[in-house]
Amino acid sequence: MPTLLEGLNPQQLAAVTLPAQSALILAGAGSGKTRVLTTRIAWLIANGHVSPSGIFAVTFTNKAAKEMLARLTGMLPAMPRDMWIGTFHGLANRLLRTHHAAAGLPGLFQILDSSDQLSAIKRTMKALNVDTERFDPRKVQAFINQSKENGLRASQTEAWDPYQRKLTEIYAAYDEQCQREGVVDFAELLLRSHELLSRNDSLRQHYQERFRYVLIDEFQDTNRLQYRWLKLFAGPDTTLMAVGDDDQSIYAFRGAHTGNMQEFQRDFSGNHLIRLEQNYRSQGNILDAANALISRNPERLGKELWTDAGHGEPVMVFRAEDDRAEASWLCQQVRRLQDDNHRLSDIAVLYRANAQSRELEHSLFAAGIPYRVYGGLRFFERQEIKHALAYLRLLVNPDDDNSLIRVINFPARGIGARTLEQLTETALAGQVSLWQVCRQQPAGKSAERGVAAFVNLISRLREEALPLNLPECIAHILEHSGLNQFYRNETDGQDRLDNLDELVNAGRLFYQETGMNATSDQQLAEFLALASLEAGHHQANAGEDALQLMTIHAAKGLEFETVFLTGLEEGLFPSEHALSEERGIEEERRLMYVAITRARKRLYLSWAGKRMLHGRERWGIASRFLTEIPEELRSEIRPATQRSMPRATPATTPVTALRAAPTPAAPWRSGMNVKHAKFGTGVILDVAGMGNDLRVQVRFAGEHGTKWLAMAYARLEALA
DNA sequence: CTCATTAGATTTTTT
DNA sequence: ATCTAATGAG
Repeated sequence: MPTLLEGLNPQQLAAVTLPAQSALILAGAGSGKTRVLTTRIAWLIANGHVSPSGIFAVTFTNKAAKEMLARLTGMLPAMPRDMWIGTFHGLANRLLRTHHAAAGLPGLFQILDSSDQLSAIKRTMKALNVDTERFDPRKVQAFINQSKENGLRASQTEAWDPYQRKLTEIYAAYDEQCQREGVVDFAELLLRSHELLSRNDSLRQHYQERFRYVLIDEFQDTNRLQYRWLKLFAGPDTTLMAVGDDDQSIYAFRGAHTGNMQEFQRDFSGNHLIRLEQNYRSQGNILDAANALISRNPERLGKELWTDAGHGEPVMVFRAEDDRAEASWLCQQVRRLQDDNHRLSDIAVLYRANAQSRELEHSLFAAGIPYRVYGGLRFFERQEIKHALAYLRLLVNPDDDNSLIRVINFPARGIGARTLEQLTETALAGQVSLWQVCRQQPAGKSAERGVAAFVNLISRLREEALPLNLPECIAHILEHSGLNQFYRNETDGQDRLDNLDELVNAGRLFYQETGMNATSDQQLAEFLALASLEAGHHQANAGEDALQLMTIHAAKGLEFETVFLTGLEEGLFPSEHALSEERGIEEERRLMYVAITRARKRLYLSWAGKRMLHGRERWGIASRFLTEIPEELRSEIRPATQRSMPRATPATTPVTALRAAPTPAAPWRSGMNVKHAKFGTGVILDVAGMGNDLRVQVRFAGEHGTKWLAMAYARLEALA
């Protein structure tokens, strides 16, 4: 297969053609990781090492799974259906649907997304009469998910104090409630299938013998449960390949466990570690900056990227007065690039937190630069879509209380909180679903008439809509539930109507792909599972050439010719939160590493001395990450607009000299740069008291953080 | 029951 | 600044 392996470098080749031995592949940013993974699968099949049905490949996102599938289509003669390629959750779902009885689930179980889960937890807490002041439902949600991700059921969690005991009690009740209603949350998909396989020896053996080659993408992002789950598929004759980059692990905050990489070596691969260090993306200076920065992190598996592309331009650094100046500078630079015939879609603007996009958007809008913001609400998370899906879910399973509550009074039918409370009490007392209670309501008082009308509506929809095909079924429900009418009456309802239309379209697509029959419960259930597992693309409206705005997290896996990284200030990036967390700085540094390695040719870093945050003005100092990039790789940009400076200076004039003007006996004020004998340089955040009692709050660079200093004692020196 | 006002909180995010 | 969730008046 010469064409298949053509152009691979020696390390890539070694990974692709590794004999039947498990291995860990340390794949740096831009080192051709996805190519290696897909080529390996194609090579294994083409050379008869395995039949397609013996392949089990796991990714994190649907996007990655799709890309893998798409690339494989080009490499294989035919796309075999019996390869298992998908996300952790997608594959777990497949497993549970196939063996639902053995897993103790109804055949048409529904999947709760995070917000569904939260409302389910709130209901559980209400039923248990838990004080939501003392127990934040979101904390409870985090507790339950963390427990599940550690493989622990409620009965297995340790509860030392009354608080923990209460949490455990809620956890147990929540799981019972889910079981009763026939729904599972994301973590449950994994935990339940893990239990299924670990308890059922013959089933486990069957899969272990079937899947000869197991491949895992983005391994550094796996959590403990996911790794344990993977190990169940590894029999004595299974070959595993885990591909990942510990330096790009930026999801520890949601449970990613980098230690899995070390454990993988211990469990499977022994000495089989292959490093992919040749970078095909960035130019030398950018790569050197990334290498220097990440080398400050302890406990790395170790890896240094290199390239044979030239050094390229230095990393540009710009210091702005405030966030507005930063934004307008950005607009200028983008315009300049545009004038040089660069496409806007090749330029990305990255930031640490979503809130930062607002100011940037203002300026971009004013400057008439088209842009697209990634992130935010996804298609299947929109309220109108969730309402529509809730109606559909009730068709499949009327006992789904979550869905019933969502739509019983939407559009308004005169069923208020009081009525719902009564229904819930009755349901709780009889241990039945709300639907069962509703059905037995007499049509007496007005609220009861409302309930009866709702029962009629759902019953009628079931009879009328299910015989139709999927898209027609959805359309029918939108029309007859009153959802369409509701949004037609809304002043800005057009967008929502369009989205609902888009849902019918999604149904049509699914219908065409999965066999065109009248809508069966089965087909509808599968469609709904897809909707939960695949929240939908962020924003698909391509077309116009636009600047790309997104968080660094969202940029992972992407690359751009030019990257602007904004808001490089202590407290923002690295974030305030990270400073107080163990290993926090390391994760932020990896985030910086990811940001830098997104750039192919040009990298601009900017920061602002003053910034509006949460409606307050905050003073900041340059992020430590700036100085962690070696000086010889950096080039400071001087502001062009200030006090009519002679424009003769080229844009890349090195470091603006600090005018060391001797400040008069300082009237200390916020924003002032200062120097302390022990703590080094910093910036004044706040001033309080007067005379002998004068105190100032200073945020220092480096490890010292923010401190209040009594000016009667502290020797503080003002810098210009 | 519905609408309006107000207090409170705000890294990062996939499934 | 802006969003959400939880209260209180009509």
